[in-house]
Amino acid sequence: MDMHENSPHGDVAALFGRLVRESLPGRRGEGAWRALLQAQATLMRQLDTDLRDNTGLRLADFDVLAQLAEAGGRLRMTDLAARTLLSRSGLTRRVARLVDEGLVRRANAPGDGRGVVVALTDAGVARVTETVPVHLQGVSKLFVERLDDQELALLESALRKVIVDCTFG
Amino acid sequence: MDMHENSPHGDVAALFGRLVRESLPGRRGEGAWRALLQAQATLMRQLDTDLRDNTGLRLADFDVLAQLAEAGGRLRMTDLAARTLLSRSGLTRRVARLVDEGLVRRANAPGDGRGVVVALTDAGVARVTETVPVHLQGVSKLFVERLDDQELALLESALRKVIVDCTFG
DNA sequence: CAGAGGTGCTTGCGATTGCAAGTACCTATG
DNA sequence: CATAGGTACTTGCAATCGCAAGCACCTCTG
Repeated sequence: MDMHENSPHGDVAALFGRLVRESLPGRRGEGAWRALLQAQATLMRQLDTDLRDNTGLRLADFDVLAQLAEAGGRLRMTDLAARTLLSRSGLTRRVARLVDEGLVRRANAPGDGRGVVVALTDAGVARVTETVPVHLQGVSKLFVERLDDQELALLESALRKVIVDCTFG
Repeated sequence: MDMHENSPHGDVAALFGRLVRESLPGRRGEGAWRALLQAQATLMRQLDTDLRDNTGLRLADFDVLAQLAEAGGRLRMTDLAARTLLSRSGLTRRVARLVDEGLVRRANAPGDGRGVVVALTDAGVARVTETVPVHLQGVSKLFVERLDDQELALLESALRKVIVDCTFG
């Protein structure tokens, strides 16, 4: 019998479902995987637009400033790239933009003529100081508050297990 | 006392930590949040490069084909954009590329002169059919296999709670 | 059935990205 | 101390993205 679903080939959805069940027995993990994709995509998007609207800083730039602040104010380019999950070339340009805005300063690394140290300027410290609460309130409202302690603990331990050790850039 | 950490201002890291504790009491949820960011970023990156290497298809393109397959082979542009978490303009261009590759076909929507229906071609069905197992094996190896049933269930239910309802594009 | 406003999609544009190649510097070897 | 090879970072390039504006079509109202 042909099920006139889609003229030439049979029921594509059924074929697709069969393939999924072959690779993921019982479709195990499929729901969790989809939830991960959707949660991350929508959360990041919402946080980015909220942060932009409320502080004028995009999330990616804030991340650079926050990583610097957490590290005491200064980091080597390569370290900073690793922490921000950014490629090194991507970081070069991002830092250049932040330098233009006066939030960050570049200096030669002491004892290594190749290296560059990125440091927060006073303006950068001020900016990150006023931005952190806004960002974390977003994280709190959209993420932390919606989960209880047990869920947060399990989420953390489970997600840690699936972090891939891959270098970026 | 001044702690010569960073010439003009005091200890930025301590200030930063204080701000975090103020917005996230007890730093509750911080670990889970970081694990989410890192897991998603590294997983997606690894899956994309693996899929590229093994099938020549980039993950974003595969996602379009897979969504089409799951929906029975054809979808309206707007529906497809929503499912792939892509902006509508982004989808327009992505579909154009897939049309060039012969994996997908465009047609006018019946009964609505504005609408466009995207449909898998036979080549597209073949391509997605051979790619699905490769992709799902990656998902399985990097994600599903590393977690037990309980973890997967809790991950799914927890992540569903933090999905934001925001339109893309 | 005319016109206002909404919807579906595409295009102009500016911004951003990663890769690969290039430059500058460091270090180990003989 | 010369040179080969590695590391740190930057830049040329081509690709991609989202926003905002634009176009075409639909639908509701009077």
